[in-house]
Amino acid sequence: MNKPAPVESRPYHHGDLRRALIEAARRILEADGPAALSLRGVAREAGVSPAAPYHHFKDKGELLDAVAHEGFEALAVALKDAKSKAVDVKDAMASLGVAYVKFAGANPALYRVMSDCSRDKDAMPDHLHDDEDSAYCTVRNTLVQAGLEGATPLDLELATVAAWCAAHGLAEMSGFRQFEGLKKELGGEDAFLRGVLEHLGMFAKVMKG
Amino acid sequence: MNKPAPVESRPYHHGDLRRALIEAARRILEADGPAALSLRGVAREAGVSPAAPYHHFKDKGELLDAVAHEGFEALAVALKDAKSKAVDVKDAMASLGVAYVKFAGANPALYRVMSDCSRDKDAMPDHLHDDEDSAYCTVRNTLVQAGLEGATPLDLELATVAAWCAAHGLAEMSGFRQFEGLKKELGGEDAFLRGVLEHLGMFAKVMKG
DNA sequence: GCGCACATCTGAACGTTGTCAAGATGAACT
DNA sequence: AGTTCATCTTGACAACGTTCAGATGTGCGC
Repeated sequence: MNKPAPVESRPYHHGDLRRALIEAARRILEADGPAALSLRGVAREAGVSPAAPYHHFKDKGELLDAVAHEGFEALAVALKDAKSKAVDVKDAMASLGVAYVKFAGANPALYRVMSDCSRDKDAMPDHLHDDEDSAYCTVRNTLVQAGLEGATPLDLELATVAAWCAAHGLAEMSGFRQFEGLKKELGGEDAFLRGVLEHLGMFAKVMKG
Repeated sequence: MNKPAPVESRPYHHGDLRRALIEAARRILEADGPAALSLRGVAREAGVSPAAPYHHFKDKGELLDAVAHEGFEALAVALKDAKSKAVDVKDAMASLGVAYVKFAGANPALYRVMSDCSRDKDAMPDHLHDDEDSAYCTVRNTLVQAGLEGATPLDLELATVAAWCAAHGLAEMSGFRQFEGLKKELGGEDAFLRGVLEHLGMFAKVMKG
């Protein structure tokens, strides 16, 4: 047997089953959707017995957690990328929002696993919220740079949460067929997304007193 | 046998199994959460055999659709109620948002079934979107009354969608433990919700050019 | 009132799933 | 070499969604 040489203290029998399982899960996810993802199916796809995964994940849920974790990392990358491509600082915020929604649209099954895991734990992943260069901080920093220096820290935090919630809501609803007319009228999905995000202000302006 | 007399052309053997099944499902849902809801369990709770539901619903999914439908009706009632209780027209919009999120918080399992069904069909229920006094129209009308008469119809539509997305996003995320600090700092959940909704404007203001 | 047709419910079955316990297998360390 | 231990397999179990053949009762035409 010529295994690829145990570079780290990880591989044993299979090489790196944990990794293989996560990748098999992502493959099944994008191919057949979240409803078709079974632990047995993942094991089958990875070429091991149905009980093998239990030596790497305590649960089916823990496998999904791992998949979701990778999804959130990819999301953070997509957001950073979008911000770096923004034409100016006023555009950065909208770009972030659009990038968020488009990530969800491009990886619908993955995004669904991500949000399901979050809701099951009543929390977004901590690294996403706490780390210095987390997605959460990226949004907050962008808000500051775009002209919210005057705001109190509390304002800033609330605005960040507001932005995140709006992006998540739009991500889950932007595919609704009832919005097809609006998209056509505006000339595409991007215009629709930007339009909705911009009109959050109009909506918010009529509130409070 | 003294059945409650066939008021309509509905009841046969059981009386009204369809209704009984939906109620059994809602009972299980609120007691044990969405993950514990099985078709067999619902049948058991209703006192019938595991195959009985298939004469009233083609699928487990169709049962959930029916449950979700009732949920959306309850939501619409809650929104109307909140609007009628608003102190002034400027307060109505915020009240609607808070009512939406609090409905989700008060019926978490039901709300989850509702949004899962929506996502599976890539659509919100049509009656919620189209009917004259639907929740969607309630939001739009409120926007008009609160001072958006000048806006174009397109603006109005986009603002309505924006409001809905924001409410949905906040509904799904407001329970996250990462926000507990903010809630405490603001003195309660209501203040947190209102705060986030109001800061949607601050977030939106820094967008576009 | 009788019998027919049909909606409704039951019982048993099939394939699939998540999970577990007991044993086989092979790598690393002594 | 032999021991130890993580890893993987085999086989089993209960629960699930779903289907089908058959029992059961309801309403309708006669």
